[in-house]
Formats: sequence, structure tokens, C-alpha cells
Amino acid sequence: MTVTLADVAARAQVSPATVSRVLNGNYPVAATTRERVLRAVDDLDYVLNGPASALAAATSDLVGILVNDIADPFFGIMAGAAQSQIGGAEGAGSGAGRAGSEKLAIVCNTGGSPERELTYLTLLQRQRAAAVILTGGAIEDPGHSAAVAAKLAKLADGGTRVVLCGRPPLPSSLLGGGDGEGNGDGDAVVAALTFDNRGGARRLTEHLLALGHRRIGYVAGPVERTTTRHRLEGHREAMAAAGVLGGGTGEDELTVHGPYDRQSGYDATLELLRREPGLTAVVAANDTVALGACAALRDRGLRIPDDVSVAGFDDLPFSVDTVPALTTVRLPLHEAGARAGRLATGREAAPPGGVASVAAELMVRGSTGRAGRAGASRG
Amino acid sequence: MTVTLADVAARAQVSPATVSRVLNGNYPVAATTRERVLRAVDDLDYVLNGPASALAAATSDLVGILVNDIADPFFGIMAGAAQSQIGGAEGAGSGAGRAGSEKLAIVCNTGGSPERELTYLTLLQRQRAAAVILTGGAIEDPGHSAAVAAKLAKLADGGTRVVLCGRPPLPSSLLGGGDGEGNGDGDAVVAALTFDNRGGARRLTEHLLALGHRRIGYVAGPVERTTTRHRLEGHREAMAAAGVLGGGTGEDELTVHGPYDRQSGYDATLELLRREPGLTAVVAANDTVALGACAALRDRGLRIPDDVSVAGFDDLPFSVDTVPALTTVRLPLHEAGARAGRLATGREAAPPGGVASVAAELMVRGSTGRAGRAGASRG
DNA sequence: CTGTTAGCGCATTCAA
DNA sequence: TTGAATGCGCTAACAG
Repeated sequence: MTVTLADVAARAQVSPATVSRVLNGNYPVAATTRERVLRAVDDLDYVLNGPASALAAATSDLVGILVNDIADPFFGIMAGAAQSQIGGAEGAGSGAGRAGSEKLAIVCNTGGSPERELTYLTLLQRQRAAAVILTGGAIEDPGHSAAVAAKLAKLADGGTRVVLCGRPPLPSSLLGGGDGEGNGDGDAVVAALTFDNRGGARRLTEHLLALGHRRIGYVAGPVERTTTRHRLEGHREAMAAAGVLGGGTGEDELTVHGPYDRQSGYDATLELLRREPGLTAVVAANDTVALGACAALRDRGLRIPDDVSVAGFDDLPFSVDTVPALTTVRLPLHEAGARAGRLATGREAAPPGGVASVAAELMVRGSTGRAGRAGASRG
Repeated sequence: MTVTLADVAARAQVSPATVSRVLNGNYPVAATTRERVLRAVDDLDYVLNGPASALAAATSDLVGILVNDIADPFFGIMAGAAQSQIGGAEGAGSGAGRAGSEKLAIVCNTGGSPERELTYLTLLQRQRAAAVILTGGAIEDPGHSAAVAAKLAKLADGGTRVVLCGRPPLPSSLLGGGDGEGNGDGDAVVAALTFDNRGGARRLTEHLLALGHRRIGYVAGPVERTTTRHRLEGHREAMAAAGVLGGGTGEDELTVHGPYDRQSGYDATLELLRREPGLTAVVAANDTVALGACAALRDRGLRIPDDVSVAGFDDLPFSVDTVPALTTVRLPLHEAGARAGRLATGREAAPPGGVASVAAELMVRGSTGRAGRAGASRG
């Protein structure tokens, strides 16, 4: 029922080997022969059997992109950009249309679950993926980190390229090379694009401090995420440098943790207000959380930024459209994702040392203003 | 270097076939034997070779989810929900952890390009995918529709389940069965979950009409999309029923088309204002576009809803947080996506006739109000 | 319940 | 430049 390479060969009056060669374009084939084969392929409506091909060649054309939350544009933007660099070879190439050695960029949603992350990695390994891109913050549980690192080492050792995008690099012990012969490529197999979360967060809080804010609440992400920790650290660095520590204790009671969603921002802000009614600013772990924070403040009858300033992180597309527009830290998600895609396909050389830092830019907009503008009216 | 099933068999003192059986769990295996095999698998750190397995079994465990724009939460939500029903069998099942016959849900971003849509379908066919889910509106170009339909028919004929989510069903000629022996399953291989875009849009515009609006601008999506057409038709049905036609001509000059993004909403709204300064309401093709519309209105110094009412479609998570909150039409994206996932895995039976309609619910919020509340102040 | 025997469809040696 | 053979790693009949 299903057309195979042999069928094509028969119809084109050539050997299966020749058909394989024209399809892959790796070996010289006479022009007339190629024509004949291509016509047969079209006539028969032949579609290459991926598994068979992958089995014989010991490698597939799959590139996996792991994301923590596919419904979050933060990941969607990076994944889309990466994918555009991977799947989008069409146009200029040699053979037009259906044949080609297209790479299949696929995005896998871990939902932030460590187990699913590992499961996907295994599944990708099982598929003999050509490359794997891990996006966004990593989970900091030691056991999990080790498991992921081991898995990635094994993947890399098996020849699949590993790219980290918006995630800290792996322990250097992995970069040196596996315990076996490893890959022969000159390229580093593991490359990392890190975001300057700490620096961005620091500059954001410095901005608030410069506006005279002192009672600043912080709505952080889930505790075990690197992104969460780095942003929080940047915030605290700025606070400490300004001599504004959270409270008497080392732990800042003006910090509340929660998931990276609007509900968390809403709830956390109410909680912060309860702890410190004199709050003049709220810094959110990301823009989505900031949205929830704004909603909570409005529901409490507080004006932004007159009563309370609000700031986010990421500069997602909607952030410029909030009312007032959100002060935030811009991460070049599209550019980073695209670069990760190129790294994954080997189209771009890995940065020196395998790690490149991506800058974060402070975007000052209407949601932050001077502290105390209307503060007197509140308790 | 790489561990194979045979290695595991050797270490466990059993035949390769037995190892295969415990890994797939399809045949009875003695408990002690299974233990031994599992231990060997762990000891050797064995990972199944997906391609080889797919080749031998003539089917893979890949489920493809096609989306038009992965950076758009509309698709992200559906894809995430679908994926959660497909990849998430962990927990209760038989064998724990790494082995299992997990399905790999993968999302493919077409970027709205017909070519990429076809390419991905071919690639999925090439991978012998277990199922394919197409989400969101289809492109209406006749040639493309035929090509997609043909491709899907071939996929279905090859045993891969096809599910449409938020997209109109295929021509019934495809549902009857292919031109060959086709599949022997009792299930329909092609199922469709359609959104009531037309009805939702009609009710939304009726709501505006009831508020006294007559000069209503419409910011539509790309012309060639089914979603665009259906929503626009619903809008016009309501307008026509109220005796409020766009203008003298049949074509409504108060309609502007553009992509499904904020920029389009912004530009189109300015254009509508130019065409009809007396506009009292703007209906956007979706919430993201509505965001841009709001920005344009504000930039023009118009208040929402006092001067101009604004409405969107989809009810994305951020819509409740805009200021004022956005009146829109809620689509149960999560539920629909989850159902599509179940349909794709065969965990849920196809609806009668292969098609089920998903209801759209009008959500009236603060962005719409009575017409003319402040209209006198404008020219 | 388990071992044996054959391929699945293709990429790649090696010759010619 | 092309054809003939071989095996990739696994599953699926069959027997036993």
C-alpha cells in the first residue's frame, strides 16, 4: 500500500541507492538520472520514511525546543524565533518543495515540571534528535540539575547539539567532553545564551530607588527557578547598595513568591499591601505577574503610579499597551531565540567559552513615578 | 558505544524479544523476568531507539500539533492543553519513569504560511506520526485547501489520526474513507472541533447595537482565514438584521483587514477614524488586535468607553486586566485543546458526524458602554 | 510465558 | 557516476 524507495527506483529504472542519493543530494548524480528519479518521486507521490532513514543514518532531522510554558508569550516568542531559523530553509535551496533535508523544529512543553523535562529529553534522545534547545530558567533542585546535566551530556555525547537559551550554562565539567570518544566536530556541542536577569533587575530597582521609593514590594517567581533567583538577587543588590534593606531580618518580608502568572501577581500584591500598607512600589517577577499586581492595586483603589509604582520584566508585546504603560526590563527574546536556532543548526559558531550573555535593557514608562506623590492620603 | 536492545537482553539473560515485550508492555511477561530486564535496562542506562522501533512497528509515538503562531497565547493555550492530555500519562500507569510508551506531543509553528503548513504535514507524514492536530483558522485559498485536504486524507489513510481544533471540517468526501483499504479502526480518523465564531461575533455586535451604537468599525484579520471570515460574517449578520449596513455599497467601508496583532489593531483603528470620525465603537478580530485599537484611540485622545467602545474576541488571560476590562467573546481554548488531545490519542470517541461545535460566550465588561455618552464633544 | 526467525525502509560501504 | 550487498535496532509473527 505504501510507496517505498524501491518502488521509486523501479519506476525510474535505477537502483535504490541512486534514488537515495538524489534525495539526499550528498553524492554526485547525473542530471538526466536525477530528473528521472525526481519525476518518479512525484508520480508516485513518494514520501521518505523518516524512521527508516533515521535508523540507517543513525541521526534524525528533529530539533527539540523545550519550553516551560507554551501559553506564555515569553516562551512562544523564543520558540517561534528559533523555529524560524531551523525549519525555514525553504526558498533558495537546491531541490524545491517536498523532498529536501528539512529539519523539523518541534516544541515540547514541560509545563515547568522536572519530570516532564526529563521525559522529553529522553524522548528526544530516543528519537536521536539532531539538536535540543532548552529555553528559560532551570529548576534548581540539585538532584534534578544533576539528572538534566547527565542527560544533556549523554545527548551531546551521542552527537546531538545542545543549546541553552535564557538559562545558565551547565557545570563546566560537562563542556570538556564526555567519558567516551564523543563527537568529532570542532564545534562545542553545548552552547549557552544567558540573560542578564540580575543586571536588569538591579537597574530596574535602582530606577525605583532614584525615584525616591523605599518601601518596595517584590513579587517573585517560583523559588526553585534560576530566573527567579537571579532577578531577586539583582533587586536585593540594588536595595542593599542603597542601604534599604527589607526589614530587620536578613530575609526580606517584602518579598512574596508565586508562579509566573497574573493570579500570583494579584494575590501577592494584596499580601504585600497587608504586610506593608505604606508600600509605594511593586516590582513583579515578569510582565504577566505585573498585570495581576496592577489589577490588585486598582481593586484596592490605588492609582498607578500616583499611589504605587509598578514594574515588570521581559517587555512582552502587551506591556506597552497597559494603562499606564509598564516600566519593565526588555529582553531581546526574538533575537535570542533566533540565535539559539542558528546555534542548534550549526549555522552559527558557538561563542567563545560556549557562553554568551544577552543584555537586558531598562524600559522606563508610565507605570513608575516619584514616590510619595499622593502618599499622604494613605495610612 | 551505544547500548542496544541486544545488550540488555544479553545482560538480562533473555532474548531480545522479551526485552522488547517488557518495554512495550503489550505481552505478558513473568514478573521475575521483567524485574531482571528492567534492572539490566537501568544498569546499562539503555534508551530505546525510536526510529528503529518506529520502523519495525510501522508507526511512531509522535503527535504533531500545528499552530499558526506560537507566540500568540490563543494557540499556546490550545497547544498546551492538548499536550497535557497526550504527554501526561505519567503517574498511575504501569511501569514508572523512563521506559513507557509515552506519546511525544510536539508543536509545529507554521507562522501562518501555507507552505510551511504543508511542509510540516509532510514531515509528520514522513515520521509516521500517530496523530496530527491542526489548530486555528484555515487558509481559504482553493489550491491550498485541496492540497491540505489531500495530505490529510493520505495521513488518515496511513493510520494517523487527524483532529481539527478551531477549524472547519474537511469536505465530507474525505470522511467517507480513502481510495484504498484505509484503516480498520472503528473510530473516525478525522474529527473536528469547530468554534462558533460566527455566532459569537453576532452576539457581540448585537450587544453593541443594543447599546445604541450604529457607526461601528470592524478590524478584521487576514482576509484568507476562515476565522476572519466567520467572525466578520457574524458581525455583518447582526448589522444587517438591525438594518445598519456599512454604507451605500455592499462592501463595508468600515471594515479594515490586517494580521492578528496589536500593530494591525493600532493602524486599522486610525484608518477607521479617518474614514469615519463619528465612530462610536470598534470591534476587533481578536483581543490582541483590540489592544492595539485601544492604544490608537487613547493616542487620539479618545476615552474608552465614553467616546468609543471597544470589543475583542477570544478572552485571552490579559483581557480581564486591561483598563477598562475588555468586552469580548470567550472561547474555551483550554477545554477545546484538551479535548483535541484526547481525540488525538483515541482516549475520547469522535463526536457524531465527526464534528462538534464549541460554544462562544459573550463577556460584557467595561470597554463597551452606551453610544453617545460623550459623543457630542467630537466632530 | 519465552526464544527464533524474518524483515521494516533506507544509507552506505565496496566494486564496477 | 552507478549498482549490489549489508546492516542499522527493533517488532512481530511463529513455534515451543
